[in-house]
This record gives sequence, structure tokens and C-alpha cells, in this order.
Amino acid sequence: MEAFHLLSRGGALFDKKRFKKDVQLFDKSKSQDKGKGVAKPATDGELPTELDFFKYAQGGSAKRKTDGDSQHKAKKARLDEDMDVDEDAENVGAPEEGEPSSSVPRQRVTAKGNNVPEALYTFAELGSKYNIPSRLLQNLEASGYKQPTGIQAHGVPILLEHRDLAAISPTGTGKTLSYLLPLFASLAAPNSGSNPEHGRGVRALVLAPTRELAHQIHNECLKLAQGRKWRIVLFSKATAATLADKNVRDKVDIIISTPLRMVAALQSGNLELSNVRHLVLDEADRMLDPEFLEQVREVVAACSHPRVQKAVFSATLPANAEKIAMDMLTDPIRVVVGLKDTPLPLIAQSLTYVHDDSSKLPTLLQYLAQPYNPPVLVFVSTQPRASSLAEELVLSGVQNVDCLHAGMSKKEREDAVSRMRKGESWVMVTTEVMARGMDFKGVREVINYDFPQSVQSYVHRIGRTGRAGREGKAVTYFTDEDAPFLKTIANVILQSGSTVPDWILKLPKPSKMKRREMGKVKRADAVNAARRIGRQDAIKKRDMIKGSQRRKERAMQPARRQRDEGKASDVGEDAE
DNA sequence: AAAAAAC
Repeated sequence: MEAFHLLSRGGALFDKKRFKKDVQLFDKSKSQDKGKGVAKPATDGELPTELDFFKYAQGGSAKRKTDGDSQHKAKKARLDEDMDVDEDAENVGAPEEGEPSSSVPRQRVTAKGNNVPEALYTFAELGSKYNIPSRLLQNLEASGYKQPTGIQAHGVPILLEHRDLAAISPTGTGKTLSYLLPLFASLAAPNSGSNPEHGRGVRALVLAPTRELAHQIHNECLKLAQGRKWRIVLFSKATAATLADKNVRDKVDIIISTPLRMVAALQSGNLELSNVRHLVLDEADRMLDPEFLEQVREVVAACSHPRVQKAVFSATLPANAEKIAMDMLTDPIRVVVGLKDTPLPLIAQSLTYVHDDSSKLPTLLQYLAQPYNPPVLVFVSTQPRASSLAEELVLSGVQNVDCLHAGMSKKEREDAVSRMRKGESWVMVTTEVMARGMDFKGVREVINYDFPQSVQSYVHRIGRTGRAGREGKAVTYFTDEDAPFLKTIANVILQSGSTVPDWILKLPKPSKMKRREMGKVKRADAVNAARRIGRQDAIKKRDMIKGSQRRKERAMQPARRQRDEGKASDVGEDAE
């Protein structure tokens, strides 16, 4: 039981020091055939933002040949055509000038609301029309931003005109800059504390669901803040404490925070939000989940400035979340880029049948034994499963395995992200904590080791690849137990231009009763698995791996068959 | 429908 608690807190099982020796051993023994099994890892350094980001808009040559799936490409092209037709037909966001000549997804954009400001397709236009400080435009250019993406072209003018906004745009299409650029432009200058227009205290607040994402947003802020003395605070216990000093507190410009951290600060009495004029909810649907909603409402209520501008952003916004969001906004404009709740066509998706949970590990090991594009992001459903899978991969000789979940210490989490950014992680095993917002430019492949629990989860997880116009690949394992949810995900895959085996689409829609039953089975399994993992017996675990490798033979047969079927059949026209 | 994440 104690072991289980340790595990839940995280890090206990995947102890770097403990396994360092093993890792080094494996490094040496495998160093000769390193180049043959694993492609050179792509790092952020190899793909700087400035080179890659706007390939998406410009129709450039960022395309990589990840596989020879020409059907996928053909399908994708058809989808793009459809989108263009839609765009013209609706005459929304159809650009006249300055539009990059593009053969890449020019996704349909719809903007609904009162007096929708005109979209602007160059940052220069934005500069002249809205009088954006030249320094900000310089920083933009220095950071490599050349051409606005769809959401930037439409969203930035809306926010610059101080309107409320609900923005829905696919993963990796530049949502962060869509709200940060107008934020800096609207704030105009750092708060000196003596400018009556600026008032006293923090003027802008960005909320995000995870520490890692808040950190990443903060980094983006710093790029735009170059050369001016902006006070931008990444909220933590430590930085919150510095705000006890009123002189510091009064001059803060922007705070980036997670909701609960903000609530804690409000309750401590060290922070007031009555001067906040810009409030952004990133990953809005996640922030409006029942667990976050009360906290978020509390923060929103504390932003009592009469002219506070509110904006919500996400790639997914289910109806119930959208209702809550729209009720929070004043005379909002709703912008949708592409198709809501749909992955980018750039991501080649497939489903792999693995029979049951014990067949997953051998399937993954086989996958990693063949050439692959590191880093690979592997999603699992719980923290203990993340820790133990990472450990088992290390024990099996996989190189540069990392693990990241919220049960790990702050430092462990920061180190894991840092290794990921440096390209040192080749296989990153993680939970939902990494599913949203995280932008690792090198990620080419995502594996859903555990089936995602919702369409939203699926869309965000696989959206860690295929960012900023690059192509990506996403594989989702499914077991017999996942059957009730298979069809829903299959339809999402189909809608975004990948193919799925015909038989999956013919599955009956499961009844609510059945789904509930399956949920219980899964939960019981998860508990059992956690208990099993709790027994930290390395020998036993090795036996388990051997055992599952023996089972692999059988397991891989159906898996291969599924894959082949998936390639052979194009059932796209039958989409619901 | 359920786990994860938030301090």
C-alpha cells in the first residue's frame, strides 16, 4: 500500500539514478547499431520556429516523407479542396491581398458576431491599422513570425478592438500568439505605477490548465517582451510571495497562472485582480471542466474591472463548455478555423488492435525496435502506468526514455520538459498533463498506448505532432475493452482525412448501459494493475516482460492484419 | 463516462 502511495506521488518507480547504470549499459551495447534502428532525433534546435512556423501559411516545403501513404495524401488534398470551396461560398475570411499563395490547407474560417472586424493577412497591415508599437513588430519578426495564421489573421483584430472572443482553431496553428500579440499591443507600455490610465496592479491574466503550459506561454511572452521592462510573472508559490510587496504588485503587467494557484493567491489577500483588463482562458474547454470550473469562476469574478476583455481559446469546445464560455463573455465573436473537434489533416492517423493490456508492451517494443522518428510521445491513462511503462522500456533496453506526469516533483517535471526541448528524450511516456498546448517542435509521432477517454483528449494528444504545418503520425492502440469507444474515434480519424478499417465503422453504436459497464471493468482493471505495479519486484517484472514477449507472437498477428486492412480500404465517403 | 490536473 505504501508503495502504491509512493507510486501515485510519482517518480518512485522511474528513478533516473537507479536506472542510470542500466541506461548507460544499454547505450554502450547498442551504440554500434544506433544509426540503423533509430533515426536521428529532431530537436527544437534543428527546426527553429523562424524556419518552420509559417510553412503552414506559405505552402512551403516543410513536408517530410514520413511514410509512403499516398492514399492519405490524396484524401488530404480532397479535403483541402472542399475547405476552400466552403470558404469562398461563405465569403468569410476570403482574403483579397497579402494572402500567401498556398497549396497547403487553407482552412475554412467562420467568424460570427456583431460588427466583426476585418481580418488582416499581414503583420505590417496590423501595424499600420492598429498602430502597434514598432518594437513589438520587431520582436515578432525577430522571433520568426512572418505571416499570420488563420486564427491570428482573424483573432488579432478582434482582440485589438477590445472585443470578447471565443476562438476555436486546430492544434498547432498559433493560438498563443493570437492572444499575446494583442495583449502586448493593448497594454502599450509597461506599467510605471504612475500612469493613471494603467491603474495599479496586474492588467492582464492568462490562465492555463497545467504548469508546463503556463511555463511555455510565459516563454512566448518573453520573446515579445524583448527590449522593454515588462513585468511578466509566471505564477508559482515563490513568485506569488514576491507580490506581498505592494510596490512590486502594483507594477505587474501580465500574470500567467494555473487556476488553483490564482485562487490560493486571492485567498491569501496578497493579490487583487480589479485592475485586470484582459483575461484569457487557454484550453478553455478544459478550464471549464467541472473540476476547474469553480476555481475559474472565482478568478473571473475577481476580475471586476468594468471593461475587462475576456477571450477563450481551444482546438475543441464541446457544446456544454461552449455554453458556459459564451455566458461568461460579453457580446462575443466566435471564430472557428477548420472543423471543430477535428485533428489536422497533416496528422496521419491509424488504429492498432492489441487484444488486451498485456499485449501493448510487446507491440510498443516491436515498434521501437524498428526505425522511428524520435521523439515519440506515448500517452497512458494514469500516473502509475506512466511510471511503470517508462521503467519497463528502460529495462527492455530502449534508449533515452523519459517520463512526465503530475505526480512527479516540480523539478523532475521541469527536467523532463527541458530534456524534451533539447531533443534528449527519444521516448516520452506521459499522461493527460502533456496532452494540451505543449509545443515540442520535433515531435513526429504520437502513440496512444492507452485509448483516449474522449474525442477531445484524442484531438489534443495527437495534436502534439503536426504542428505549424509539419506532418505528423499518430497511432492509437485499442483492445477489446476499448470497443465501445472505437467508433467515435474512428469517425474523427475519418473526418480529418485518414482512413480506418471498414468494419470499425460498421460497429453498432453502444448503448449507454454498455458503456457504463465497460467503464467499471476498466476501472477495476486499473486498480488491479496499480496493485500489481505496487509490488516493486524487478525480477517479477522482467518475467512479465518475457511472458508478454512470448504472447507478442500471437498478438502481433491481428495487429498486422488491422494495419493492412487500414491501408487497403478507403471508406472515407461513408463518413457520418 | 473517467482520469488527470490544479495547491
